[in-house]
Amino acid sequence: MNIKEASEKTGVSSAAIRYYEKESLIPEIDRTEVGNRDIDDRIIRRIKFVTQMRAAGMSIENLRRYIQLFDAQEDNTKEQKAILQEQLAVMEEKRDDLQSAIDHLNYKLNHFYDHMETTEEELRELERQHAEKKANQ
Amino acid sequence: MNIKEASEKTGVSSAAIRYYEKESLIPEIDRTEVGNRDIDDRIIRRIKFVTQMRAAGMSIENLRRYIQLFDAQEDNTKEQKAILQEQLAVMEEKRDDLQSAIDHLNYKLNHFYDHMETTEEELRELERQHAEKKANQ
DNA sequence: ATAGACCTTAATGTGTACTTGAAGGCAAGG
DNA sequence: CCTTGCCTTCAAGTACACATTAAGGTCTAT
Repeated sequence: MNIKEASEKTGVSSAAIRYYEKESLIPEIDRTEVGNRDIDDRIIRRIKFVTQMRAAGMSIENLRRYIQLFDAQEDNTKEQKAILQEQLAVMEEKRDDLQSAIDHLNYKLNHFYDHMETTEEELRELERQHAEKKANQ
Repeated sequence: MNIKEASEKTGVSSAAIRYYEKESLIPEIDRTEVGNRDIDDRIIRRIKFVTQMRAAGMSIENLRRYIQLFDAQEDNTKEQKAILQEQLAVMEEKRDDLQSAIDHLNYKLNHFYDHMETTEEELRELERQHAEKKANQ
């Protein structure tokens, strides 16, 4: 498939696919006789992996570090796992921060004070809800 | 309190606090006789609100839109709620994306294939887990 | 009164992650 | 033959969210 189809299939622009290839986030793509990229499903999956990690906030730089370990010959299983675990921790913290911001907004929507600062009252209530949630785990 | 204390209290750099003020993400800050910013707890709370929303991925531009409605005289309750709700939806989607990436990484860590592409098998498994989770809600 | 630590504004620089533009090649259709 | 529409590379531009630097003012202590 050509780069345009791949772009449509992944939702990633053609330029971004070229960029990912240049930055080694995806493997080198095979070419047709005239030099056009010929993209297969393996590449599509790699693009989707990049997209998902990017959406989760993993930087291009970290992704490259991780992917280079995969593409290396040696057995880097430990390092790979370490990077994944590190990234996992980052993502879980992000998710929790996000959840607390969601709780905050929900609280605002439900109470809707006429001034927007988080009041002490409000902070205590959020704290209370947080403690309650933890107790339920 | 001066800007440095405020910076330490919020974890936001002095430069960023000035920037937030300039961009109207926080109210105009009172000045001392010599023109230095004199920051009170109301401003601190506003800075923290900005920080939380920024961490949750709300752009400066959207934050400004929202905050300007608050600072306006008219009763913009509906619009304010609409913006919050819109932002809430964005954040919930983000959280879900993040969760699915977390699931994906956890799956990888538990199975650890020797090639990193998401296999069809793996995708089916993730789909299955997703369905199961939904059923449990 | 001189140092050192704080402050001010305004302009410019930085890093990230792309996007856009320029200049051109190849193949099909009218 | 020319246009359309895809592709290529390489370089330069863009948007965001600050960070840094320059050039100066003020306050406090020794």
